[in-house]
Amino acid sequence: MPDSDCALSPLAPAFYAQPTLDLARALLGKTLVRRTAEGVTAGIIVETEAYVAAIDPAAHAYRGQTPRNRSMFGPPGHAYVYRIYGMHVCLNVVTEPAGQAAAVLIRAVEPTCGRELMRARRGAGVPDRDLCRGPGRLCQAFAITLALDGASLHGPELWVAETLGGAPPAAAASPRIGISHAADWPWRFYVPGNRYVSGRPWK
DNA sequence: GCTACGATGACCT
DNA sequence: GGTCATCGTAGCA
Repeated sequence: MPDSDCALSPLAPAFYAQPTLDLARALLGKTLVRRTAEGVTAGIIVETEAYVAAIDPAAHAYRGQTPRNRSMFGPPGHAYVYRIYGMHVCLNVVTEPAGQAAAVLIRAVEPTCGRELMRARRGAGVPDRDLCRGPGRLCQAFAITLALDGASLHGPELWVAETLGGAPPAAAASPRIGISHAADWPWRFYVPGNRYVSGRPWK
């Protein structure tokens, strides 16, 4: 698919006004698009996780605002990007009105455009399946850095679009991955059976 | 200051 | 299946 077909229009701001759990489901099947000077990369979102600080001990902002989680308190439709384990970064979509800290972590996408650009960033031998399977890998493939923390998700560098010819996919829920608090809450959403989902797709 | 520990991934067996 | 790299945050003294 040529890059021109990947530059889909950003979703309307109203899309991000949904409650966080609804938005985490609604993001499945949408296309994440990233444009840099190198070119365009895009992929279909197949796995998300919801974090709502007001009630969620696993959320970064559960204990209040800090310099790191500041953008989680901002208006919806923006990015919250943070560093984890000292070496990876993760991308979240900020949800809920400003002042309420909540976000949806994008855990995996199915690459649709710019695979060779992704491979240049991720490593020459990396198979398509592993380009964006996992939050850290996805950010590396899309060149998402801390510089994008707080950036608008309405372009021109990063946005979410309707998927061309895409019927809404099936959605399944499961506990979230890699957390120790509220570990049994079914706030992870994924497309069942999709090869590009991280972790154990059936769990 | 000091320390413990991650919303992970790569690589090994 | 397991180990470990690697360092910014946050919490506490």
